[in-house]
Amino acid sequence: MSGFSEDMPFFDEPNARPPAPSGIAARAMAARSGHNNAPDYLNGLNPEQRLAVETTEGPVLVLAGAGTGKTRVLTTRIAHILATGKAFPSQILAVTFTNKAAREMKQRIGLLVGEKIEGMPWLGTFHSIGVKLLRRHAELAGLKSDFTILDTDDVVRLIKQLIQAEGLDDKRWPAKQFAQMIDGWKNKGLGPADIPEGDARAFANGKGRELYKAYQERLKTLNACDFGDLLCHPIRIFRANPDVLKEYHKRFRYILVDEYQDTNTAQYMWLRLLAQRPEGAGKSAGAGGKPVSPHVGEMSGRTEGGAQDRGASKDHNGNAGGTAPPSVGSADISPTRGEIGHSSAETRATVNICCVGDDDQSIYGWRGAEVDNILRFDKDFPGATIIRLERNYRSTAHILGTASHLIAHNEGRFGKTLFTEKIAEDDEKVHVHAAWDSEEEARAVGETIEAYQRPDKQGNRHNLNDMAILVRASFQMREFEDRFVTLGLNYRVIGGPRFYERLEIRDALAFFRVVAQGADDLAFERIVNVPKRGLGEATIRQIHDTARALRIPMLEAAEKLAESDELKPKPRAALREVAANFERWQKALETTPHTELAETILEESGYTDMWKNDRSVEAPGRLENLKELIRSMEEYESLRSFLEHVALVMDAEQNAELDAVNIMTLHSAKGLEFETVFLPGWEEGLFPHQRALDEGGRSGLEEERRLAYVGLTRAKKNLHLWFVSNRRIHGLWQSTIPSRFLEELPEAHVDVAESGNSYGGYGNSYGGGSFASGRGGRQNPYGASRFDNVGGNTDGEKSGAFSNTYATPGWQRAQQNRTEATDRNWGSRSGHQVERIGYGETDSGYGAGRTSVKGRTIDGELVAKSVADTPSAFSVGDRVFHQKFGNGNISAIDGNKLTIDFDKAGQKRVLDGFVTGV
DNA sequence: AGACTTGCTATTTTT
DNA sequence: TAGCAAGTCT
Repeated sequence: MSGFSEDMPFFDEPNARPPAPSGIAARAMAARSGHNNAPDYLNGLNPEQRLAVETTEGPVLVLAGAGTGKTRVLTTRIAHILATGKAFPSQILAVTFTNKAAREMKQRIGLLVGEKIEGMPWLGTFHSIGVKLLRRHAELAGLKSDFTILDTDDVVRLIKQLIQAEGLDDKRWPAKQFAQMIDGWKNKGLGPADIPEGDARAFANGKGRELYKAYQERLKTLNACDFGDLLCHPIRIFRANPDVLKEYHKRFRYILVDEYQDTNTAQYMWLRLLAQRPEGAGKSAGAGGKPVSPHVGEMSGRTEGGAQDRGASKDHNGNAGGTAPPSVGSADISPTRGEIGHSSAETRATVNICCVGDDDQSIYGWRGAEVDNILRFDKDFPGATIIRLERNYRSTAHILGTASHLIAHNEGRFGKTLFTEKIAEDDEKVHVHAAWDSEEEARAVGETIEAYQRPDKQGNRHNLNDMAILVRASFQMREFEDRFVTLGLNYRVIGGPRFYERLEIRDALAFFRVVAQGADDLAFERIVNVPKRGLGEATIRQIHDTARALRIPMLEAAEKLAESDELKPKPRAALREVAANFERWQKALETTPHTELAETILEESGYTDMWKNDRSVEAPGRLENLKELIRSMEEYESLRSFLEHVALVMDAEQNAELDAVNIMTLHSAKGLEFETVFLPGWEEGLFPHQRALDEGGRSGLEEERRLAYVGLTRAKKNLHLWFVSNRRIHGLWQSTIPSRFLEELPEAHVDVAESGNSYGGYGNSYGGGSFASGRGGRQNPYGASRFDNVGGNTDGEKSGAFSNTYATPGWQRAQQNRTEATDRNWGSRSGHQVERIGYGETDSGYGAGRTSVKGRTIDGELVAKSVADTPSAFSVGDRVFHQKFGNGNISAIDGNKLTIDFDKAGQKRVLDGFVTGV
């Protein structure tokens, strides 16, 4: 998808009046003025949807529940803006999270508006729009406009080099971990100067900050940036160059944001900069806080770019930039809650921003998404119109009722009540099944699928394509795959390793990258010795050192070395060849069509031969992938544009031709829908996942619950949940207890089945006891009381007689199991127990602040909803005691998460509730 | 350079 | 338990 044309004049008509309505626009207007009829594209919208489409002015938040026609609203709204002549396509900024969503929107707008309208140049992911901005203004971030975008792999390798260069032990300080830390900082819009002291100290013996700085400098010399920079650089550019920002203010008349609940802080800041117009001259400052809009004087010359200049300026003489500390102070760049409010007048007048999202489907908190962004919308944009889409077009009343009842257990939410008008008597309730272990679970699901596949009484049968198995963690997939293979049942796994992550693809891309951008050292290093040319570590080190010493790219250094006598004849000859190759290819870049060139490169480098001579099983597949890669290049105009899209866009298409069951994680199921959905693994520890609980406490639990909600709402007609009594975790069998979420389902819509139809066939082999663990008759501590109406629930169902429905023997045994397992479940089993704190140890009586409820601990009580709210009572340097790890010193604090260097146990991250001061 | 051994870890994933 | 990555030995 080469989507938007880069060639379009930038500010094609910055101040132009929107186009005179023509084509469908004219029809639309005629229709409206002439008779009171709505134009075609508004037909079929319900009143709320229509309101969301037609309220084009001012800030609008559309709370779109699952299956309520969110994408339709978004696309129709754009069509409406275009059709009524309110803006050119190029004056609309529309951001999504994934390329898939962007592609889909483009296509649907195309359908609504007709082919004639040019593609929207500013519709895309945050990152792809970020690249576009950055390419235009690269020099303001200290880059050249042909900068390279590094992926995670490159980043990790680069950081590893830096760690080693610092003389640090790269085992004790894993590059991967640091890469994640940097990513986290960038998600918050924090530059090296802005990161909290604790964070900076937590890594590499306190060298975290320097390392981050060194990393940014290195990126600059490489003329490269990482994914986070695609957001952060534009933010800094906007802040430091009000004139640039102003041009975009002029340009973007309408801003639309999809999946607003998934925005992270950096994305939020980016949006705020673009959305907030300082027209109330000087009045842009927030109530009692720093303005979010750019403020010239304070920032001039001291941006992140400036900081990097200084770093790089040592190269030239160290006189530029002065010695002032880098100044993207956290106050400048990171909003805190207090400062967000700002005088409403100017905002209301100018910002036509429409954010669409669903707080109940926020499931990416772990990668920096801030639900608060959506919850706070009306404070950020005073006078905002909030529109709720609650009419669901997807699921049956039972499914909807179940999902709504579950999600009502969450606190921090707007609260929506989904409803449907499709109520059919013969709709099935939501099924809950128990199985002995994961193997039986897979077997039973397989049988259920086969049953659906067979024609029923009316002769209807279900396609495999309409069924999906949604798991919490990918290890669960394997059991299903194994089972389906033996059954001969087609399946496809969605997600998983991507095309461009494959070894051969990455190698090939590295060749191309060096050709396109000679300064790409990471790519160069990857392939200098591919195929093997006898350039060992020593030679590469030498190239590297030479490059660093002379401050030139490694490719150039290699050329120089090849001409000098510093190398032994063999490596020298090899290097000379490599250098000659690249020189030739770079020349050919201007003259040869890029697909042809790509083939030549792979041929001449010996890369294809390498795989042809390789007799491993994978080799033919790899060659095939290389061909596929070349084929996919045809869609792009140049090698450069191809490489850019590879970095941001590439995703492998699945063949939809085949009728196959879909297997994927709950996360990757967001946005999809299926006739029939299977949700296996509803057990404590797995779902909600133990780690989410340990690390996220209460808010972690709520996110897990939202994940459950997402899972439930994927189903249109049939929904089957499963839990097992025994699951193998890390090779050990563990007995498990049903997920607390199962208890949170409304009795009225749920049907608890005894172990499925498979049970008869296999039951005996488990020895009648099945999941009972012994003594019967123990009181179930979770009575019906927990099912009392929680918050506003849906169809007004009452949950009184819940225990009746759940009173099957299997359920009771499982319940009983649950209590017994409390003291010996996950985590407390394995001997070493890394950081699995919380469950399992709960009854042993320590752990300040935990609240025990009916024999079980709810960790959540000790963790604040959002980390920033409750600063820890401890401070860095405090000496503390932990029951399991012993004594140690606090080296960093992040909210209530402490990083502690234990005397014996090494460095651990623990919640502050688990330690006591010494 | 390639085979073998050891050690570690073990959610979710986009860009 | 298993799968991978890095280290060691030949």
